[in-house]
Amino acid sequence: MARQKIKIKKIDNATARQVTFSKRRRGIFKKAEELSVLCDAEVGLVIFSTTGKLYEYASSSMKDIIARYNQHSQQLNKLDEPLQLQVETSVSAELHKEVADKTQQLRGMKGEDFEGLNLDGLQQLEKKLETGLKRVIQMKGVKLEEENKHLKQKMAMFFKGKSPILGDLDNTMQENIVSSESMNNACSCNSGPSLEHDSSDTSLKLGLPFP
Amino acid sequence: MARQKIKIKKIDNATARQVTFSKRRRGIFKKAEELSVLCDAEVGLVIFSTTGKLYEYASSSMKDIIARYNQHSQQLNKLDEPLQLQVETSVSAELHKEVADKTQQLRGMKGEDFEGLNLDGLQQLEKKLETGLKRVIQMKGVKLEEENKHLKQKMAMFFKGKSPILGDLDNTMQENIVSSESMNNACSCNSGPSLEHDSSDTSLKLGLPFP
DNA sequence: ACCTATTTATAATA
DNA sequence: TTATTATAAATAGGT
Repeated sequence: MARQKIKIKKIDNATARQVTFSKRRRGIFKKAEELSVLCDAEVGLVIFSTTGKLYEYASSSMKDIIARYNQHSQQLNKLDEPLQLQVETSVSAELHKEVADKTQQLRGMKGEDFEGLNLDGLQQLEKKLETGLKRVIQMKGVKLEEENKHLKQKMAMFFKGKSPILGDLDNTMQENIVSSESMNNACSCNSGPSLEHDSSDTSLKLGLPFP
Repeated sequence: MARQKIKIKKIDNATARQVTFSKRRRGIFKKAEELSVLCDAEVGLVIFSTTGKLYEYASSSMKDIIARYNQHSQQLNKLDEPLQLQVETSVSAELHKEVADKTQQLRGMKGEDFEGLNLDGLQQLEKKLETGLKRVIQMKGVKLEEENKHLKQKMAMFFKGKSPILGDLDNTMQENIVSSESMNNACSCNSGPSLEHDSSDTSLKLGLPFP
């Protein structure tokens, strides 16, 4: 396919054949990988050179691919196969489908793929995301509340045990602690850097001499 | 490799993916055959499409090739146990794990289960949901825009062809049509019944005698 | 290995 | 799906 067009027949010269083998082997492996990635296909490629050396490519694992291949070619003569094997085969098929399905759902929720969704579908998806988001925000509130409670206890113990002079800081503190009520129904859906910096490191924000 | 260079990553559009799959499948099969003929190699190629369909090429017979492969890769199966069962079992296990994993992810995104998530995990989840939500809302805007364009065309044709007397209704209409600009970045995250009722049935809202 | 004139494969499009 | 065609890729023959 280059300087000159060639006939597709066995290359006589052994050296030339080896060179072509190397080049084309790399080429076809690349094609195999591209196909698997571009089209989300499972690809297995096995090549034995004239000298008997094995070269292989598998998008997943050759073991899986051969297994899956056997499943398919087995559909034909399943009448005399043990029932057990049939059952496992169909289970595998279902699992494959299930994985594909859930993968698609996840892509949808991440907004990566709206394939096959009409306006109604989008509405439903939006609703789901809103619900999920609300719950996450709520749960964040709960966690913060817990954390704050613990901190309060720690503080109380610290000041009680150490320095009664600073005892009234206890009240000042309460204003810095995030109110869980205002959190639970908050919506940080749009704009701004969200709550990225006021969460798990609450203890730091208090600016007190904790290690 | 043609009109435009493409990135080697999964093609989002399902139709385009299918087309590319067909073309490239033919391409790689041709390459496989050429390699086997030119270089006198034994070649086996197995491809599963996303839909689970099997495509195969074998320079000799797939059975032979797989047998030879198994010899080479030292994956000699125990004689007392059919290879198929061994492999299938491990595949099933992996699939089960994959399904469980994705199920958990989905539950997380739906806000149904925060097992094992700390505050940081929740923050990340929130971010994901927000991103997904934004994209969904955006896509909704795009779809609405398309729909409106079609409706406008329909209306234009309707009035032009039918009754020039009602020609000025054409303008009134435009006010009822949702502006896509105001949709694209809108956030309907909190409060209110969302946009549940102003979407796919736009044609109904126009109150015009369409079937 | 590297080079490059050609042949092929193929992405976008109709 | 099939056909077309402008481009990107692959590669045959040389160095």
